[in-house]
Amino acid sequence: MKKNITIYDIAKEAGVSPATVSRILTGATAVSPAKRERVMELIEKYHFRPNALARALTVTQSHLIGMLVADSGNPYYISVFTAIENEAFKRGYATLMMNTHSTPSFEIAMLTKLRELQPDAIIVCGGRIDLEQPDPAFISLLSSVRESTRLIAGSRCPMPGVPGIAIDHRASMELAMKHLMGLGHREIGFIYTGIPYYGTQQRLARFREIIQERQLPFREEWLIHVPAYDAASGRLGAEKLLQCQRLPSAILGMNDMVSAGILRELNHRGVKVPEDISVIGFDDTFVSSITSPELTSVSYDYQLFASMLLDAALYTGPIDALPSDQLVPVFITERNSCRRV
Amino acid sequence: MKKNITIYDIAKEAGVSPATVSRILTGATAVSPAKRERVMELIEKYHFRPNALARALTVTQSHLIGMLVADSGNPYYISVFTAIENEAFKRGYATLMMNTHSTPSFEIAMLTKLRELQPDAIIVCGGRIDLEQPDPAFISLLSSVRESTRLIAGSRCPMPGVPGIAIDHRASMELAMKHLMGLGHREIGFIYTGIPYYGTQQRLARFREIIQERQLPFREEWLIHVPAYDAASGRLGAEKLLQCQRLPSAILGMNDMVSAGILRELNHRGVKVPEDISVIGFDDTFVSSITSPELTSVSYDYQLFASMLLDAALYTGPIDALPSDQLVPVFITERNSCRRV
DNA sequence: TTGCCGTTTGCAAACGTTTATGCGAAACGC
DNA sequence: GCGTTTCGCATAAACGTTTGCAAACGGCAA
Repeated sequence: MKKNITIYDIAKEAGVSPATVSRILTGATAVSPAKRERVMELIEKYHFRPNALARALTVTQSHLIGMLVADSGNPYYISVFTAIENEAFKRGYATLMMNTHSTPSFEIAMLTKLRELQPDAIIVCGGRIDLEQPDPAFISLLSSVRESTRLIAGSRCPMPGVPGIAIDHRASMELAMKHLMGLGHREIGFIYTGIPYYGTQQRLARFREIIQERQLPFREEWLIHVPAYDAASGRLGAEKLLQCQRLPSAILGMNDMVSAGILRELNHRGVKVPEDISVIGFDDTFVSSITSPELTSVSYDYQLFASMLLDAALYTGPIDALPSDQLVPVFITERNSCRRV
Repeated sequence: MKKNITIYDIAKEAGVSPATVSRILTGATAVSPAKRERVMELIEKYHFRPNALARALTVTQSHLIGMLVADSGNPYYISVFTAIENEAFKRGYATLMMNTHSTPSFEIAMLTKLRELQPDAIIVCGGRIDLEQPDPAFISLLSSVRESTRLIAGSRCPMPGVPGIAIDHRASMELAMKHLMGLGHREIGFIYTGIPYYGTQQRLARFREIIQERQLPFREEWLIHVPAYDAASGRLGAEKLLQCQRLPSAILGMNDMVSAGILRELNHRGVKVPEDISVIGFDDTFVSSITSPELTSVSYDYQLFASMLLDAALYTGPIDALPSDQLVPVFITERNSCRRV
């Protein structure tokens, strides 16, 4: 086991120096056709591939991208991760993904571990970096990491030297509201998750603003707080919703999972969607097409998002030349959970 | 940028040799308390962490686990990957995941790339390794990889020297059928995906066997073939189902996504589940709790699965001492998609 | 003081690459 | 035919660790 053949073995058998083999592998300089051929044959014969770790050590580039995601069970992060993994592979990079389960101590442990592996960049998606009041210990670690490794946030990021690329959450709320208003809805509720992440807050803030701006009739009971970004929370939220004195004609869920839960619970209680009430979601993950009815949801172009993140991650110029806050545009995908009133 | 501090920098500033710093880091030998303290302080001060790549090079152990999965958008693989990532982290390993999109050329390219990164083991989940007739080019690459890297299949594996750990697909079908029969069903259909993966075939084979053994009334039209493991295929399958001369009283979907599609389509066509027909799924991913009605599904203990895979991956003894085919036990999680008849 | 033993420590080689440097030979211009 | 340029290639140093070996050190018994 672990009897890896090396560039030396190839060189010896071909009767050339290791340097020549390396040159053939990297294609840096010309080598004579005769030797090239001889070496290539041996490479094929042994299925030889250079040790990427050793290479990384000399060229000080690992061609690894680290990712720290808050919850790899959440369809949103799955979409993001899958898109990044794709795009990175296309560009010749491998992806190291670690899942923090939104746990502060894991965030620190995993970032530490991730850094040891010398990725060329680390993309932090979700978690405390997006908090209104970030954890000082985490921030301190981040800024130390930033000294040696390019750091990118998949959200807005308050740290200098750490470009943030975020979904345009304000626009997403606008779009959802416009869509509903376009269908004639004026009484709209929102089942939201209130962890003080920036994105979340933005959605909530914009929701209230629009209610104001458009002078929509509104009742505080239509603004329902739930603990998590999952289906159970959606069900809980829907349960609370049904206790309202008066029902809104449409309800927004914080994300697809929450909205899926809402649909589930409403259905369970005999409330028909979209006949009795319209429901809309955010993120447009694969969840939106398996709910019943299928969920209208605010969408993002995950490939574009991934591509923006990687552009920033792999950008080699001075860090200040990178825009520090970019937004990913949003659009809406209509399915069957909203109706005209 | 990339001004990484090294063990040398620490050593110089502490007035000791690099070897001493290394010994403190690894805890291999005793070093005098005075020096230890001095060095530790500097390590804290600079947030120093040793370069894992360099370390891997000398100890010929990367503490990396490679994973090749067939489709990272499929909830089953997400569950598997998440479980492995978790368990690996607990054991001090990082995970490199690559997604082949079930594309043969990607399988080869990604396995090649993965191997370059010198993971201590590679776990191959799904894809051509599980085919009845595996692709010779892929097999040849696999057996070359096996020379230097421990290789584990997350399915049954026909290759010698590659232990396979698989869900017990035969038992899963048995369980699903027993459950339905226990509820009084005798007319049972199966919407299955017919790609000739071993697992798939096992489920189908067992299905037919049970029909025989139990002398269940059966019509060929109840065995419906669909192209993929997704919700669209489920809908397609349900559509075909409704064209049957006579409907079965229960229907199995190939996995949760297919079953979710079935539920969707039946609902759409006004067929009530479970009143008119019972539906059951496989894999018990998070999908089964967001469908309506919630889906009864055959479950696996993903943590156990991950743990078995890692035990095999990290096992350092002779390869022949490893059992070559282990099965992951299955159980059933009841929800609301089946009823007594 | 000497010798011995056990602990702590430094030196240097090794892991598998890439790449700067320089050298010999071939090719060129005259 | 002779300098001069070009080309192909080998040598060796470097990347940042770990670790075998041997030397230094300190304590203690003789």
